[in-house]
This record gives sequence, structure tokens and C-alpha cells, in this order.
Amino acid sequence: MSSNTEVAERLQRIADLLDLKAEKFKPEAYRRAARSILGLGEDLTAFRSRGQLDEIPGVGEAIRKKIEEYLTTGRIEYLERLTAEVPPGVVELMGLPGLGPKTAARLFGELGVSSPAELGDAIGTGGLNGLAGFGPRKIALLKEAVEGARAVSPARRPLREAWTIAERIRRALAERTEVRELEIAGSLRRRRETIGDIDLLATSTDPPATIGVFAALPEVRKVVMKGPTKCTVVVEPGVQVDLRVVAPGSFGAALQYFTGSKDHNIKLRTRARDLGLKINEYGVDRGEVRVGGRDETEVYAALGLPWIPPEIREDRGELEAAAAGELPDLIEAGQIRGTLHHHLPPGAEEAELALLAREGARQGAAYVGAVLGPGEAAHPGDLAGALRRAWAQLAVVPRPRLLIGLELSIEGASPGDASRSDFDYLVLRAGASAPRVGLRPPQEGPPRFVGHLALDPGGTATPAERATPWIRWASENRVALEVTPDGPTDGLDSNGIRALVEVGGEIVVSPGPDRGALGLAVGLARRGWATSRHVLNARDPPPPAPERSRPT
DNA sequence: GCCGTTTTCGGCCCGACTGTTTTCAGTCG
Repeated sequence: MSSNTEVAERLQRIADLLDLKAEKFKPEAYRRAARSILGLGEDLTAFRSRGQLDEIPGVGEAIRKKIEEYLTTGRIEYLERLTAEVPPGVVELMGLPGLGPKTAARLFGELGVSSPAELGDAIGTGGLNGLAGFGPRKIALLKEAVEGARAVSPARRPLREAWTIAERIRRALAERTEVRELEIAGSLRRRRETIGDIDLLATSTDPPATIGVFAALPEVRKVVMKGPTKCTVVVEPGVQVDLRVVAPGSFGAALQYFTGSKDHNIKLRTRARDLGLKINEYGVDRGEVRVGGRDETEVYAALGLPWIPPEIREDRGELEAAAAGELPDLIEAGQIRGTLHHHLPPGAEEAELALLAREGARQGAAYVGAVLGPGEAAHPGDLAGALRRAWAQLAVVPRPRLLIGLELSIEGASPGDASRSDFDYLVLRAGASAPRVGLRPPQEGPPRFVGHLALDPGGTATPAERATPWIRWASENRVALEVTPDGPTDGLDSNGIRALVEVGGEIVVSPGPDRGALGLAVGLARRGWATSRHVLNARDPPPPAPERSRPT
């Protein structure tokens, strides 16, 4: 049974309920533990059986006991006690925009309002009129919040979708002559698998003009808030976008601050305090003297640290690694030598090949990998030979090397396939379930990787938990797992990549079906602390065997 | 409730914006 998501949800509920009780620091402690658990690359039960629950960041004695209680009994008595004190709808009230724990507690305590629907009724009948602190404007906002709650849910979006939206806005702002620096910050810059809202950061010679242009972009559906340095809007697909305009001398500090993550920043600030420094979005100060802020490197240097890549700023050991001079040398897009998972449309193989050759040449790829499956050609070996001859005729300079892979169902792959001299590598197609016991891929021959893991998205397990059996299997069998920018919710996410890398496994980085998002896939690999050593397609394949006369 | 290259106790990021306010509380990120 998967338990990480279930435990995290319960800890978050405890945090919400403690919020209502106006507890000061406990809610954040429970939330931090919940975030930590969602970011694990392994099931909680594995941590418990090793006696390592305490080693999860943010989990101390009290939360550890509650996790153990849940894993043993399926209940957390503390949560049940808290739940009994408040109707469930009151927590829902806190979920409305602009309505926090203080207001929810007052509405319940003073008016008996215990759900968004009841709040709507109370507003309708004038029940809030005259209540201290509730003026006409605030009542109107609450009314809007109650009605808006039915319209859209603040769902997180896949990285690639959010990236496309953010890039469009960034390009529109970059055209303005008063805009100097402009960066996408937030979880998008960290390349998180899913994105809640989009953060943009700019410097400008005319900040009000920049804010004005931003608020008036054609895709803006609603301006939520607009001040002299900060503006929040909702753009067309229903995504919230924040723009902040800062002074040039603070750009690095602001970029660091608004890139997060929250846990990374809290730890960074604690370190600053211990060093007698103060750090905020304007800069790093020692007393009255500014000692950093122009760029991010300066900010980290002021704290005695090397610059830390955004993708790993999650407080998952990166600050300790940086302090010890042991940051990993993360894989970079420029180190990818070629891609390995291009399918050729039946009947148009040679045309597609020409396209791949030109694309590969433009990107400076050392090789391009086309994949044939038994279902896509009656005689894959013959087709491979024909494709190699066609490749040799292409007038593309410089022409990358053509590699041809054979895709097989993982169940059907036999040792004999590995010796098929027509192919440079094997792609194993996995089912949605875990690898069956005793499943052994060919052990010899060309490189092998499991093409895009399509994990069964059902249930409450995190992607990393669902991938756990595959991670173990892949590292034991020396088979790489593919990483694509489109797969993180039902395939290998960055937590899974990190778990794989930690046991010495390998990945193949692929751009996904439309071939346009290799950079995002590399970002995912970087989030998983992968270096070029862990990436199969950051290396060149062995040269063609001499007995196979291959025109390349 | 968690945490510690000066701490096992005393901290916990901190500033912008909004609405309702004569000086601030609540929310958000």
C-alpha cells in the first residue's frame, strides 16, 4: 500500500486545523514535514523498516510517532481530536482566496458560518453587515470568492504547459524598451514537475509603465492586485501570474528570493543570521552595509557558498553539499550528445529521417536515434539497412551519425535480440504495472533502456513511489530509464530520478513527442541530481563494429 | 513542532498589498 500521499494529506489537515486555532509555528512544522514526505523517492514504510523516519527533513519525534501510528493503525488520534472540534466546512473556508484562518475562525465563532455555502447565505441576508472589520469592500470580495470557488479550481499545471504560457508573456514584456533584466522565477525556474503560479521578475527604467503593460496584456483575464512594484493577474487558461519590478542593484537578491523554494530560503536566511548578516529580496546586509544583491552568485558568495543551481533548491541537502564544496556537476543540455527515441511514421520513414538529420545537425548532435518496432515494419532488420543507405545519401552537413534502435515489449525481449547486429540499442516497452518477478532483460549486447515508463496513475501513490520497483529493477539489470518532460505525473519524476541516481542507475533524456522540450527534460534530470555520468545519451556509443560495413 | 559548525532553549523569512483603519491586521508568496 502506498502511504506517502495519505500521510502527507493528514499532516496538511492537521496544519489547517492548527491554523484555525491560531497556533503560531506548529502549522508550518506540519506542512514542512508533509512537503518533505511528498518529495521522497521511496515509500514511508521503507523508511520505517530501516528506522530512518527521523532522518526525513522536518520530521522530529512528535511527527515521527504520528506517522508510525498511521502506518500501524491507519489513524492519527491527534487529527481525529482536532477534527472533532471544527466542522469540516470551516477548513474549506480557508481555501477561499483572501480568506485566511483568522477570518474563518471569526466567521465560525461569531456567526456560526461553517462552510462556503453558508458564507454565501450570510452575505445574502446581510449577516455580515456591521461586523467589526468587515466593510463593504471586504464583503464584496468575500462574495466574489464564494462565487468564484465554484468556477475554477486552482489546479497545478504540467511544467511544459506553464512554461509555454510563461514564455509567451516573457517575450511580450521583453519587447519593451524600458525593460532591462527579465527572468522567469519561482517553481518554473526550478523546473518543478507541476506549477501552481508563474513568477516573473524584472528591472525597468520605468516600473509603473512595465506594470501597466503587464496588467493590460491581451491574455489577462483579471487583475487581482496592482501596486507600484508588484502586480498579480490571472491569464487566459486560468493561471495566476505575478510580476515584480525591482531596482537593478537588487535583481540577484530578488531572483534568489523569488526562485525559492521556501524551505531553501528559510535555511539560507537562518545561515545568514548565524553569520551576522541579514538577507531579503533587496540584498544581503551586514549592519547598514550592503554586501551582495546585484546577481545571485554575489548573494550566495556573501554567505560563503557557491552558486546553487535553481533545480536543486529544495532543502534536500543542497545547502550542506554547497557548504562542503560537494555540489554535483549537474547534467547540462549541451552535454546531451544525441537523442534516442524517435519513431518513424510507417510509409514516410525516409522523409522523417531527413527531418531528423537537419534538426540534429542544427542542434550539433553527434547522433540521432531512430527506433523501429516489430509492429512498425515486417522486417525491421531490412528496414534498418534501407534507412542507413538513405541516411548516407542525405546532403546534410555536418551529418550526425544515425543510430537505429529496436523497440521490444519488455516481456518479449530475449537474449537473442541483443545480438541482432542490425541495431545499436534496444528500447524496452514497459507495461503500467511493476516489473514481474524474474523478468530479466537481455544481459549482453548493446545499451538498453526502458522507454517512457507509463506508470498506472491510479491510487494515491506519488510517481516516485510507483516507480520504486522499476528503479530497483533497472539498477539491478543495468538498464536505463527514460526521462521525458511529459511523463512526470505517470512516469519517472525528479524524486524517482534522484533515487535511481543514488543507487548508481542511469537515465536517457528525451525531448518527448514533439521534440521541442529537451531542455525541460534536462531540467527534470537536474532536479534529480543527475550528472553526465548518469545519463546514457551524454556519452557516445561505441564506434560501429568493423565487420558491419555501415555507411554513416 | 523542529532544529542546532558558537544553541537541547529560543528562535522560526519578511515585505507588499489591501481594506478598514487614524496606526494596523490579515493574507499572500
